[in-house]
Amino acid sequence: MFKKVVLAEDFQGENQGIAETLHEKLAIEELQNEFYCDKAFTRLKVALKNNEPFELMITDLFFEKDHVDRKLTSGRELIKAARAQQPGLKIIVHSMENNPIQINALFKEHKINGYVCKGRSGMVELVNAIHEVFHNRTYVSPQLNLTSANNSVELDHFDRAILKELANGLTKKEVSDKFKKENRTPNSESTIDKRISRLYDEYEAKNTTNLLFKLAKEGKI
Amino acid sequence: MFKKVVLAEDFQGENQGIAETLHEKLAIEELQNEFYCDKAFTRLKVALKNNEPFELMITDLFFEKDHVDRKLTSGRELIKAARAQQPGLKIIVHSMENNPIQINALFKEHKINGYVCKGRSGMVELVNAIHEVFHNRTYVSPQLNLTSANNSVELDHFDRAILKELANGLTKKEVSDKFKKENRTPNSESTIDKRISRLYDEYEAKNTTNLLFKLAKEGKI
DNA sequence: AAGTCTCTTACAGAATTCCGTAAGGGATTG
DNA sequence: CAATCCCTTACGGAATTCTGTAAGAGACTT
Repeated sequence: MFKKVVLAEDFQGENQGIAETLHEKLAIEELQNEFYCDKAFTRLKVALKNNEPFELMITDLFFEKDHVDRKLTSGRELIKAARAQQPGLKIIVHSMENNPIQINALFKEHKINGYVCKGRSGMVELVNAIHEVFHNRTYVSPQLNLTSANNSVELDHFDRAILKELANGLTKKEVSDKFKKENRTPNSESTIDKRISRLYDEYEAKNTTNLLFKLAKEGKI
Repeated sequence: MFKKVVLAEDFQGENQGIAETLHEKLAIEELQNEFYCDKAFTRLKVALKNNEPFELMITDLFFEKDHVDRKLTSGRELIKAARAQQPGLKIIVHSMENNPIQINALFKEHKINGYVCKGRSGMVELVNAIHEVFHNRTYVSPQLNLTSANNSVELDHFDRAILKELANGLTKKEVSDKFKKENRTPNSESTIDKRISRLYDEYEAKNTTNLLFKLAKEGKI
């Protein structure tokens, strides 16, 4: 079983519960639990420098902002930084996120090894996930259906820029004017119109209101 | 200190962390931790019938749906039922909710005794809250500013019904037609129009898209 | 009873959205 | 090189949104 594990989880209750589980159910020898991404990353770095690297990182995705300055502000950033530094590190994400698109991206882009949903059986699943990952397999919470979300199209930079302004209540003409004034291109009202129409198709939205609402609910914007 | 405490929290990690804290920091003699509202309510009922009522309930607000049938589906419903049955019960809510309006409503409508945000200092705060509530005072997480949110207007049933349909992409005319077909009143396009315009003022929105986006982001719909 | 307030409804006009057609330019391909 | 595809842009028309004005009905006050 893993000997050195680092945990990044900002909820004190959750953090404590995980720590207890790891001690009692898995007899992890060295568990470092942190409440900030930066601190967890520092632990990884120092351990690597001392030639005693961590074997597994368990991390949340969302970290609440508080008075402390942060460089890494999300689990995603922490994962990216950790991967770059220590490619062999095993990573399990433990979060409330249940959007298959987001989770799929973590597996694809950052090669995470496991994903566990917070929930009624979160600790049972976490223990299973750790066992699986230890044996070089991946683990995904059974309630998630990752394969079904692949057909969805991602938003590019231009899409996001338009959507942001629409969300703020600008009309298409106003968006066009703003882009022109800021020398952003493309910027014609017509092109903006076309882009939005394409998004209607892609997200099966009936109008702008419906589109923005759907995307907001899916956490895409 | 409290002797009999019931805990309703569906996240296994949180649940475990809280239980550990209550044992170690407060030496609670009898802690009943439950993962479903209905189970927690049954505990309260049985204890009351046996003339050994619980003194304190700690509950979350959101409970994930799963295969188990539920009567009480949220912390709010649990609190309401518990209050009706046992008016003297002390209640502390421990949740991610950080919308002052929602939290204020809990204090006003259900006379909860404390509110603790899940977060980095959740367990420290929870211990403080329990002390305060034990001495018949109320406790609110310091990061919340409950007074500043009073000027915001709540959405009534009619507002919500309209907004729901708009979010689904219906036009105002279609909403009007739907309400007429379902014999819901008021239902004229004009009245629906007026309502939405009023919401523009109240939420400082510029158009329907902006309004729905804002409300979605605030978690109101 | 008269005045005031709010809610519902109708109507109308200017602005905006939505969707189609069309033209030109750049990249790719056979 | 021609054909094709995709992106950008322009334009027009029907539908919808947004914002006024106005009238009637019910509740409340004085």
